[in-house]
Amino acid sequence: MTTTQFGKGCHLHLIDGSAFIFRAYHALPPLTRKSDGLPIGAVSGFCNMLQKYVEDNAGPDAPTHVAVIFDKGSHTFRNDLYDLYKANREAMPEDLRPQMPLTREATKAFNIACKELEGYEADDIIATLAVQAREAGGRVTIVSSDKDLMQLVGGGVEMLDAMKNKRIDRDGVIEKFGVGPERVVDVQALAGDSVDNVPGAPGIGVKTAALLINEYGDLETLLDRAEEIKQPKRRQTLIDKRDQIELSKKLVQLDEETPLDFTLDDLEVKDPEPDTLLSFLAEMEFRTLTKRIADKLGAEAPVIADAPAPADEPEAEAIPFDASKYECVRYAAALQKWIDQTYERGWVAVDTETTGLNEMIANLVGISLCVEPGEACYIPLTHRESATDDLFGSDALAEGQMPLDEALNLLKPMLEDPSILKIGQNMKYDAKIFRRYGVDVAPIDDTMLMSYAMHGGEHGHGMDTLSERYLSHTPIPIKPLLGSGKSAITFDKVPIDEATAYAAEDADITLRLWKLFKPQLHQVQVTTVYETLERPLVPVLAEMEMHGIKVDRDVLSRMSNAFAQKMAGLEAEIHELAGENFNVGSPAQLGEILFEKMGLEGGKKGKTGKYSTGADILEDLATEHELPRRVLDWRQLSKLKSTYTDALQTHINPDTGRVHTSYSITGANTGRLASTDPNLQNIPVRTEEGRRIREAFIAEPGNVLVSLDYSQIELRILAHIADIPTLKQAFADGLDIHAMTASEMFDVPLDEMTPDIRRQAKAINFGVIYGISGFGLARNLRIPRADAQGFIDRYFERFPGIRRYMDDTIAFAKENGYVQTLFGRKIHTPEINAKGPHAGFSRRAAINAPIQGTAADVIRRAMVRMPEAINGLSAKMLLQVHDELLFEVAEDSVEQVIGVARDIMEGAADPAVKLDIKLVADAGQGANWAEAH
DNA sequence: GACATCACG
DNA sequence: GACGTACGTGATGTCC
Repeated sequence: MTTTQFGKGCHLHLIDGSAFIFRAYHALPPLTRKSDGLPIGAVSGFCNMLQKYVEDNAGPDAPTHVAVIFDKGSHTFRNDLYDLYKANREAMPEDLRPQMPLTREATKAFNIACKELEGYEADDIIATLAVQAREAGGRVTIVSSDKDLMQLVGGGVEMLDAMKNKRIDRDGVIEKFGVGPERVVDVQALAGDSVDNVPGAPGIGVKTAALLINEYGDLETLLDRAEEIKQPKRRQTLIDKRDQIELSKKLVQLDEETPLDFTLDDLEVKDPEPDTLLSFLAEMEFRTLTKRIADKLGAEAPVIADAPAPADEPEAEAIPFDASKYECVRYAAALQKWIDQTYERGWVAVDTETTGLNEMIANLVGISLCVEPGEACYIPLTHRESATDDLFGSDALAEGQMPLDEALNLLKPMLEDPSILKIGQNMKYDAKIFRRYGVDVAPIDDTMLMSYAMHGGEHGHGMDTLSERYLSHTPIPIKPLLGSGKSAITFDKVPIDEATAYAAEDADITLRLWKLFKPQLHQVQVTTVYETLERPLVPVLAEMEMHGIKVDRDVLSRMSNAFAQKMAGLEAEIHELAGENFNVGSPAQLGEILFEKMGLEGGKKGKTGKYSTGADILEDLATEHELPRRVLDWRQLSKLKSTYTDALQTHINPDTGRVHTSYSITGANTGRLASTDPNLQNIPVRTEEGRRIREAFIAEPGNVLVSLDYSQIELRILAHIADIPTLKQAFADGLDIHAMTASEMFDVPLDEMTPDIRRQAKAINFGVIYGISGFGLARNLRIPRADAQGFIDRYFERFPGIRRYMDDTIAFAKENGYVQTLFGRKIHTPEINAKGPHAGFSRRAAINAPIQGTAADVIRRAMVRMPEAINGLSAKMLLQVHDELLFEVAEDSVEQVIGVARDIMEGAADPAVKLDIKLVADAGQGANWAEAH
């Protein structure tokens, strides 16, 4: 290798190592080394980023010299200047600390110069090297997006944001700070920095600072001529706080003369030594990366000791689907053979056929089993004489079936045997059916949940989808068997031979999917997610759903009648006001009346060319006209009546007298549950009239309903994930978080807070969780868009970590095609790289998913632990409403249950994730849900 | 069955 | 630089 003197034609890359580590740590779930549990998530991310950097910078513009620069020690000369410098920084997370030396080792393993200096920040070393290189006539690229480094840009020095692959030159700096690089420190001195706790001038942000600097030339001139400033408050601040501003400048000014014990020539680019690099990666047990880099280097990947055994190659093609091979089991001896086969293997795929989709009502018709691909059977149990054979609709049992009791007696020991794994597709359904026949199926695996853990966000997880996608096989459709509409029959009327082909195939498909998915779970690193957040929920939800909640039919019925009366009155008034009779429930007809007959403002909107008559539009019109208000009132009543007071009555189970919802584990992409038939997660609460519906949800005599809900869980999680010291502190102090935000943003002291300012801050807080946009906030707050954008800008100024979180999250999604929760749940974002308006949706969803998803994981963990915790307390968990759990509790156990449940909920993240904020659950109780909530 | 609307977190 | 836009759900009634 030739050694050249650093000079003209040379190109130095300076990588901000701490930024890499920080990003890697927060972008990845807490991975540990498999062999000994050493935390290595950040090291893993760091190595991936280094590798990506190397690959991205191999072209003609490749650097000649490169170094990764780290911070060393927590005390620097800046702390001597100002003891509060970076004082609001959180302590380094426990699981990150041991990874710090490993990142240095990693850098050296890549054969990249690794530099740090006690008592100096990485930024100072970078500054010194950049200046040296510039003076020697070379080019410099600083690989970082840290704005503190922007003062170095210019004269051959550029910055590169590695995540966004965006270069920042002089113009980029001007765009960010409103001034050139040479004046950046002046602007920073005035604006201050809440992240580093640089005080600056109170009330002056970047925008104002740039304005002032541009007007007066530089900071010193500005301060000398501060008396000339017109705005009295600003003038006084600059005069009073001169010392503080000058101190701030010293804090943000980088030291370009750090005493280095090496020269630029020592930083010459060197190729990695394959042995050194690969053995380091292998030692860390990074399987994928080791292999990838070995391929790149043309070397052999070292064997990683603990590597999982190579998965059996799935031979789906080798065994074609053949319905004619499925056995119809009609006798005990034949069934026993299948059970024996199950015991030989230790697992079996199981599927039930029933008379309907509602597990609380449907009856068992038959059971299918599968032990090997292609080897499946169907056990018909309660098929009736088929309709075509018996025109008179007899419901006599068809011939050639085992008695139900006999079959269940044979199967029950196997289905309950802890050594036999029962595999299903949506096992909650089958488990509930079996439970009603006295069989507790356990343990289980569920291919639907496996797919959800691995492919959440990519596609649905129904059997048809999975079979087509992963087995290239289209299952026998159920439609031709059952028919549709009025002539539809239930499965017990399907002829047994047809039923055998259909039902056995389902078990066959399930088993094949399981064989395919099981090893993949590990490869995709979602085994823990599947085993702690998905699978254990099945028995918990099954129990909740089967227990149901008591609903007072009379209360609902009376409300329905009252609503009907009021609606009739409103309808008459509406017709009167409109001057004609029309269907108030038809948005199309209402649009005609409002916008054509009455000639009101508000144009066409929908894709279908119809007038839009949503609540917000009518709300605006209601200030001028009576009719829209009446329609709004009518609609509210109509909604309450049709969706709740009427519909809920039909969901009261005649046997139990209770309402049994069904939770979909895979329904929501983020990890939330979805509730259907009926949806008990959207029972009204926001309006007084609606909330009264909750009075119909009651406890049995001697019991009360107890509700515990997480307080601000998503904002707390945001504060943790985005690492916002101010927000975390506010939660620690138990402050009103929206008022705190308002105070911080609008410079209003907490004791002068008005409800309106707080309301605006609250909307912004929620907006942030949803991936805020100026337009959306403007519409929500009904304020001009520019004002909303101003709020958002200000928010990002006050909480710069939020912006960083959003940028990092989107960058991660674009690179990986998914985002992750703190617990490792992957939410795929297949549209994230799409062009056009779709991209906006996708970006906001990506920003929201880790927050909403982490909250969903937290309550899932609480639910999984809850049954054991409240065991013996005569309490039942009934419902989950995203951040709330509702229990039915014996009166004398209430306080005890609240204590236990609260502990479980507040500690639900432990020990997997150490949150910087505490989780808080508020409790309520009462005779009905309205009182308990 | 698509669409609009509106209930919840 | 324009484009549309808050995130995640389910149930209902119209209308084709």
